[in-house]
Order: sequence, then structure tokens, then C-alpha cells
Amino acid sequence: MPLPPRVTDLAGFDLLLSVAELGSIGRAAKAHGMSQPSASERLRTLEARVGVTLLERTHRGARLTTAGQLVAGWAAQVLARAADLDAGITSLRADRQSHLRVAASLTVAEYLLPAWLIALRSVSPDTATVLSAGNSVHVAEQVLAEKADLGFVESTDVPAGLASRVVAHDELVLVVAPAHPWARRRKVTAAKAAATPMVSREPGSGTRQAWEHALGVAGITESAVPLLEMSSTTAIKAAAIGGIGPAVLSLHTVAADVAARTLVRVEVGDVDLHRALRAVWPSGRTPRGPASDLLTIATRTLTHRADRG
Amino acid sequence: MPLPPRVTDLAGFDLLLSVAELGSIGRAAKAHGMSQPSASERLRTLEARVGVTLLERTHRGARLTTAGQLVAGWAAQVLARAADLDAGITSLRADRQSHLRVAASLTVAEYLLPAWLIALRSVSPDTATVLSAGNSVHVAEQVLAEKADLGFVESTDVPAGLASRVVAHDELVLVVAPAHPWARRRKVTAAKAAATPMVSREPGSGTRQAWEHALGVAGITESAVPLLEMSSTTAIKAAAIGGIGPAVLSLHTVAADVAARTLVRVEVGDVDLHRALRAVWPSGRTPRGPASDLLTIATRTLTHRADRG
DNA sequence: GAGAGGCATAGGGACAGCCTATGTCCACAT
DNA sequence: ATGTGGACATAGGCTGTCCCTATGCCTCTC
Repeated sequence: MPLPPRVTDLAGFDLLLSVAELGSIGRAAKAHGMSQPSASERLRTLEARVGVTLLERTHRGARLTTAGQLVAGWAAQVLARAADLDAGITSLRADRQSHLRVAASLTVAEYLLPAWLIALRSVSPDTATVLSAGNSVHVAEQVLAEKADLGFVESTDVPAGLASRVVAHDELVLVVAPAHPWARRRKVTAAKAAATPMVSREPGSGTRQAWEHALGVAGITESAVPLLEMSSTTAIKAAAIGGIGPAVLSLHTVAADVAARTLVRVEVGDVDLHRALRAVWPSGRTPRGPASDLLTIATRTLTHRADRG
Repeated sequence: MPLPPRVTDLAGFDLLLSVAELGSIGRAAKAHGMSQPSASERLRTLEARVGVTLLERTHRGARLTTAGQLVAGWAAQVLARAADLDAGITSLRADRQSHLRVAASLTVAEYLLPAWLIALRSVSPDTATVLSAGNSVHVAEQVLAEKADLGFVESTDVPAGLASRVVAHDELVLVVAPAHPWARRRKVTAAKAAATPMVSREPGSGTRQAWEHALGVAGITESAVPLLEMSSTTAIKAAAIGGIGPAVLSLHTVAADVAARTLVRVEVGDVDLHRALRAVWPSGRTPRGPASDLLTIATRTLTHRADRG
């Protein structure tokens, strides 16, 4: 299901936020490196698409209407995630002149790193970061071979030769579509879950291994054959939402869907699905410079969350 | 500061997600109502902008590379917020044929309603919703005059004639730029905060009133003249991040910035800055139909959060 | 070895977006 | 009163992007 075209024009919303911030269309235009008439027209077409007047234009500038404030608030959320996306992309690019090399598991890279990188940029703006994503083994290799200055893994065991610090927590969760029978019960036994065919990641994936490992610890060694195997988290989510069947995914992956009730979380009895996310580095070589900054940022985020929990 | 143009093309990322989900460029193109060559070219220009190969093209379709999975994950976040934005816009439009009319304070409208509306759509897809946003008095008027079927307010006192239920919690927080002296101390007294000029909303705003009320309860009746008064939350955030001065804002507004450490939260001693967000409706007229569904959704979200807290 | 499915390339046309120049409106100062 | 400056709107013309149809190439399958 494609996104409605109404919200595809991020530049327009970005301009709207600048108007809110700077108080006039002309100044916003200058901030975006465009002429005042262009900005003016752009905002008018934005209003036309939205269908509501967003700006009150006066001879002394322009202010947001109530509806404009709402739209600006929603748009700010979109743009904040877009900034995350940009930070992530920047760290993926192969302009490998730079100094901070990070290796991370997919979960960390997807859900935590972008915000950290933005924070890092405000601490040391000139540090370019290169991100290499892979499974735990890959991360350990990179760090041990000193191809990465800092690594982030989600395994419970820290590979030999590496020192570590816990920077966040993750959890596997079982989710179903709201229409699924399990959505009402909100709890199933581990045995039942294991015996039920599900939508699943491919065998080698960290999520799948963690799930099978957790079941193994609980004494369950046989799982049903998956209903469907896919390599992309989004694809699995789409299948689960579409009602194909239950899925097991990282809490971070599905938090938004659970909050919005497009997916329902089902507790699984008697299985420990929790796992710590750790920063790792070669034993004895305490991170220095930007790597140390990034480690501090990651750790502080954790502390802060604990404050509020 | 305008958004980097690299991430402005939401349609391209949306297409990428469809490829991940459907397994081929051609099928994704069909899902988006465009021709296969167009989709193909679009993805190629996307890859060029990102600077990394995102897709592995084979004769049996196309799959995401590791980098592609990362980018898709980040993009999914952006698109999820964009869907919220779209839901909000839909509810603002004046196609007032519809049946569910909601009046809400700005905070609720900005941070909670979009997700609820998306959830509502999955329960009763044909219900169009009209949103009217304003302060608590406005919401009470709308609901009492039966111009709204359900209202959401953030006052501690429920206006006479209305029944209510708590659906969420909010909190005012004092934030400063990381470079500000208070960022290290992480705590100031209420008297000190009141005596310090800050970046502030205009006098009539709910946030400002709540702040002054909370100080009043603590016995502080005089506040310093604001450093700068602006009517938009984003403008205030931008000023605070820029280091103009401290600001007091809703927790929801600044949560992302605090997590990313672009703003630092400073505790304020001896003041109760907490406030409940309530759903309200005319006493004796228990909500029915879509209004009841929305109330259930809002309440469930709260329950679920409590589960995890 | 022929067919089918999937992606890439080529060429042409429509439309959106931008810029410069100019017009209009209103507040404020003289 | 009148002039001036700041701010937004309008007009006209150009450029570039995006999309579509048609076609080509490759590889697996039967």
C-alpha cells in the first residue's frame, strides 16, 4: 500500500517549519536557498493539498494558524525521522576517509545508531562515521581485526578478546494481527507458540536464532515449519498485519505498530526473550576520541531511560 | 536548517519498501500504479543519491542488500510518521459529511491522535473523522454544545457537565542546550527557574499557563520576563537548541530531542509538573459507535503502556 | 531450443518547479 | 498626508524531472 501522495512533499513541510521558526515566508525562503516567490507558491500548493489554511499572511510576515501548528507538529515528527535516515545513510556511504568506524548488529544499527550519530555530530561535527552492519560474528571479527573502532552486538555472550558494556535492552515479542484468535487471549504457552507455524526470518538471522535458542533453554527443541520465510523485517510485519500468521520480532521493530494497535503483542509463557545490547571493543584498548564520545552518548541514553522507567 | 535533499524523495523509499515486501521491482511498480521502467529508474536514482547499492537484482526478482535492509528500516520509520501526518490531515479537512467529530487540545492532537485514528481506521474503515483543535475551554464548549462527539483535554479540573476518563499522562519539562550551564547540574530550584528569563510560548497558551499555575501552587507568583515569546513549539525548540536560553515544553514535544541529546532535561525541584490527559463527553451520554471505539483505543494504549512501565 | 518472467535502455512528451521582474497592500515615520 | 520599506502575490518564460510505451537482453524452465 503506497503512501498517500499528499505527504510525499517533505520539502514543502520543511519550508512550513522554517516559516514557523522564522516568522516570514521570505526569511524561510532564504534559509532554504530559494526565492521568495517560489517559497510562496510552494506553500500555497501545500495548503491546497492539505485542504486547510495553514498560514495567516500579514504585511509583517506569516504565522501559523491552529491547523498549521498541528500540521507543523506532525510534520516535525516526520522530518526528525528523516534526519535519522539521513544520518544513517551518511554513515553507510563509502567515503572512507574518515576516522570513526562502527560495526553494529542490524537491530542496533536500525533503531539506536541514527539518533546517536546525530548527537555525536553535535559533539564533534567533523567526525565522519562509517557503519558496517552484520550479525554478531561479523561485528566481533571487524572489531578484533581493528577494522572497526567500536562494535555493537546483541548476543548474551561476549566473544573472547572483547571488553563490553551494556548500552540498551531488547526483547523478542510475539505479535499477531488484531483479528487473530490469540489477540484476545494475550498469552500463549511456549510449547503452543513453538508448535504453531509462523511468519519468520530466514534460518541464519539473529532474531530467528535467538528465538530458537530461548525455546531451547526452556526445553523445547522442535519448532513448527514456518508458514513463510522472508529476509526483510518490513515484509514480515506486512505479512503479520495482513493476517497471514503470528510473527516473532524485536520489540523495537514493532513498538509503533503495537501502540497503534495494528499488531497485538501476545505474551509467551516461561521463556526469557530478553537480550542485552552491548558495545564491544578490544580488551585493554579503551575507546578514545570519537569512539569514546559515541560510547558515552550510547550509555547516557540508557541511563536517561532508566531515570524515567 | 533545511532537510538534506537526499531524503526528500519519500516516494522512492516507499517503493523500496514495496520491493522488500513483494520481492520484485515489477510487482512493486504495479502496487504503486506505475510502469516497471519508471520504478526501475526511480530506484536507480535513489541508489545514486544514497550512494550505496540497495538492491540485488536477479532474474527472479530483486532483494535487499544488507545496506538496503538498513535503509529500508530507517525509511519505514519515516513513512510511519508520514502515515500519522496523513491521518491527521485527513481529520482536519472540512469534508464535514462525516460522523465522528473530535475536539482536542493541541498536545493530544499532536502526539496521540494520529496513531489512534490509524487504529480506528482498522476497526471501522469507513468512519471519517473531523478534528477541531484548541485549548481546554474550546474543547469543553464543543463537547457541551454537542458539536463534538468526544473531547480530549489536559486540565486537572474537568469542566462541569462533563464526564471523563484519564487516557494518558503528560509532563512539563525544562530543557536547555547541552552547552548551557544547567545541563551539567541537571537540577535547579523552582525559584531559580522562575527568576530566569526563558524562551516561552505566548501568555494565553496552555503550556505557559500550566507552568505558571504549577509555580503558583509552589508559592511562586512572579516570573522573569521571557527572553523571547513565540507561538510555535518548533520555533521554541529551535531557539532552545540554538542556545538562546532554557525553555519549558511538554515532555512529548521534546522526548526525541532529549533522547538524541540535542536538548538536556533539567529537573525542577518542588514543583508538580505532571498533568493527566483526559477524554471528556457530556455527563450521562456515554459515547456510542465510533466515539466509543476511539475511547477504547485511547484507553487501551494507556493500559498497554502501563504493562510495560 | 523456445517461452516466460524480470530488469534495463531509448525516445518523446507533459508538467511541475524555479527564477526575475513587477504589482499590491499596509504600517509607520516624517 | 504622503512617502518609504517590508512582505506577500502575480506574470511570463525556461529548465529539468518524471513518466509512459516499445523494445532489448538475460536466465531459468520445460
